[in-house]
Amino acid sequence: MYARVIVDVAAGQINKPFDYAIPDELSHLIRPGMRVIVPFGPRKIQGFVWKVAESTDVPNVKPIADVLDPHPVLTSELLELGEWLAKETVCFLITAFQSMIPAAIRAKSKKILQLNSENDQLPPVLQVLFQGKHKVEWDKVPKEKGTLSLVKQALEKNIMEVVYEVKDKTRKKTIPAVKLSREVRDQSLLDVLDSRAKKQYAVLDYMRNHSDGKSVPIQRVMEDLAVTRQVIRTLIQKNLLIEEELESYRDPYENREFHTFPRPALTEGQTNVLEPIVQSLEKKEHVPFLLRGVTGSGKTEIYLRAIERVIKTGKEAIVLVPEISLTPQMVERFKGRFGSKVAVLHSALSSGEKYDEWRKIHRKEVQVAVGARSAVFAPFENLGLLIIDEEHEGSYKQEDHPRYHARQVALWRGKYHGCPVIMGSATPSLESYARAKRGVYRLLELPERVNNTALPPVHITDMRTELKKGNRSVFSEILLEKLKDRLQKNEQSVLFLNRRGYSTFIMCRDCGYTAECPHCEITLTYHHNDRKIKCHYCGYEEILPSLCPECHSDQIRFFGTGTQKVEQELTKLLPEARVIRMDVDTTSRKGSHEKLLTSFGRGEADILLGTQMIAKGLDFPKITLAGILAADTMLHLPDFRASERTFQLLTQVSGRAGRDKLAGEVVIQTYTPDHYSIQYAKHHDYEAFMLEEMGQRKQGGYPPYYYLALVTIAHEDVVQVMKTAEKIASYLKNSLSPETKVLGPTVSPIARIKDRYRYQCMIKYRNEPNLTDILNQIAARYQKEMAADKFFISIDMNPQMFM
DNA sequence: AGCACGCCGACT
DNA sequence: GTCGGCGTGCTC
Repeated sequence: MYARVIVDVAAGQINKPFDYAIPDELSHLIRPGMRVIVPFGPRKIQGFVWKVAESTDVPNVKPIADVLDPHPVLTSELLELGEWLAKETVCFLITAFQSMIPAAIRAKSKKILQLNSENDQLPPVLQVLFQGKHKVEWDKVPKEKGTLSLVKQALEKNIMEVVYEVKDKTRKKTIPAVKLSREVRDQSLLDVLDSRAKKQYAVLDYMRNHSDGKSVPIQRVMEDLAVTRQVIRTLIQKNLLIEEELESYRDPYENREFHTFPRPALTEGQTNVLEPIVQSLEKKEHVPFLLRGVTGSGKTEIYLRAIERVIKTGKEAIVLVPEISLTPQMVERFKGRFGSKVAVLHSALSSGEKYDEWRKIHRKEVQVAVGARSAVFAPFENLGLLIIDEEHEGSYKQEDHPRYHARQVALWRGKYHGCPVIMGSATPSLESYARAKRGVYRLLELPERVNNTALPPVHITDMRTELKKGNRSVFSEILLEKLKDRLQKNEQSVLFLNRRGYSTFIMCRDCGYTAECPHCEITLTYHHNDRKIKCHYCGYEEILPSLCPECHSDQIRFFGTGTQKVEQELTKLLPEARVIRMDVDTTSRKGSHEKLLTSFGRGEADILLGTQMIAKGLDFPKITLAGILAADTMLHLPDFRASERTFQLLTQVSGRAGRDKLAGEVVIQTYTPDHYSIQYAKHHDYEAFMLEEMGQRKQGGYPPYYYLALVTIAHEDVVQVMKTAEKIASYLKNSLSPETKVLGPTVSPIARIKDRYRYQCMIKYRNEPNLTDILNQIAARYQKEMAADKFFISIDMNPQMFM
């Protein structure tokens, strides 16, 4: 028997299965989807069994060295999905597979120097290196000529050798447990125990009544019965109890209690929306639903009800949520309803915790997976429903390989399992909305808020007139007034500062010098906590200069409104206000995000000031004012989705105010008050916005009228990049249909990153069935050049960002 | 991606 | 002579 293995090397020439002989003793164990260790050239590496075959054409097959899994980590569905994903997103098979399993079990091999004889045979330099140890990691060996040649000599003399250890970082946590032995199960306890052994009797009796023949953690027995370990040990020695190691999970939520909320009665609107979903569940039909419900219309309750149905039929459900709205509040709603049937996967968990949550899914111990983007790969085999909340969110697109969109994967899996997919949002992406209008998706709408509260009125203030009035603060008069008003009434406010595309940079007031990264064409960003200026693309950093490097003036200042700066101004203007600031700096520590929110929820602050992370999911009854400090910061980004994103964001933030009994209000500060994205957001008019935006897209030839693919070419030498980019562009033009537009090559919005000049070609197409094949060809063709010449070609299907 | 192998200039 | 620089080709 032979195994076709996809080996853990991400390179063009390796992007194919390699055949290995399956040793007889493993032949009945090995199945597709398992991780194995295989010899590859001089080293040993990890791989995934792709297929098992009777024969092979390869003349000298080597045997598989080891098997890492008792059960496949990739189901046959996921193997198939990986193949599709690799083709569709133009990436290597192994890259697709690795992204489907938790990081903790992803391949990691180590090169190690191992001593064959006594330490004293080594030259002194190496003796120091080994320090009496038997093994030394290759990474720890100084990479200088002298040491390296000594190592080489020692290797030739066979004093030591190179070994490769493939690390399975998996550390499963186990706890001691006991179960009843066979003989006690069907005998009277009095027959096996001395009548004086009261405690032992209690233990056995407890086990009989509670354990159902399964093992129980020793700790729990001790606590429940108030007995000592000695009692249990005696029973084990008497062979009445059997000792076992029970696998335990690092449960990130173990010390939390989840309130079981009463199931709220559905509104009429909700009932109507749920109906077709339930129907398609029952018919086991793959129907993509687009659920558009205004903020506060109770979309989550729809999800919960649909999941209830799915669980009842013994099937499983995946719920995708954008990373930033995977808040404790959200988790609580799912845990509260489904308890231990839920696994939660998000980035705040340690890799061990993530692995444990994943394992609950793998072992079929849960039926619901709630998580961010990568949770779409949850290894369920009997899926009954997939849900994508906040469907329009850009974070569903992964920005590095494989560049997949979770929505695309969810739809694939829905089709595979013949089950519905619900895409929910208050502001569906234009692409999805257009599909719903065309009948590709089924449109469901919840136009009203659950408690029938009106959507909050929105005031727009023109910051230009504020400036003319002499107001140079970040707050307009009207916003400041309303903030004061809320303080008086003891109500809460949220202030949103959009920092995307708008960061703090330093500039000299005398000569206009701004600090730029020496390796990338991008301004350096000022970081307050360590007083450094940093490049967000390559990590370059330098200490904040006190004098301008150009003109030596001391008038060098930082610009751009950061949350810290707003906070400072806020305490100056409203000294009595209690402010909680939420941004990367204050929420980087584990759990701090949650702490700040609960504190705000308890009313320990009046104003919550924050970035993206406060735009969603906040649901506090006392918030009656939402302020957006600079609505147009991302309107001017070189991105055709800029208007759409602005509209979505304004709508989301507005939705934070007045969700309960108290009426809410919104203030939007902007320099472009007449822009249609701002005007339609003011009137909560999604349809009108989309209509206008559709017109813009049609004119510009953008989605949903055209699909996009972006090819970026980078190289240290400008001339080389231009030449190659030109070549690729003309190749594309020749091989694609005449209706397809190939734009460029043009200079990338960020012209240089890490000393490489960047050019890009944009492909706009409608129907191009061979496009992925052609792009895969290009990727393969330039692979060698990429490796050799430091060339860099990246291909992004349906890009979300154009940098 | 690694790594060996092989060819060529520089230096003990 | 041999050490070490880098270009080339292979990995079941």
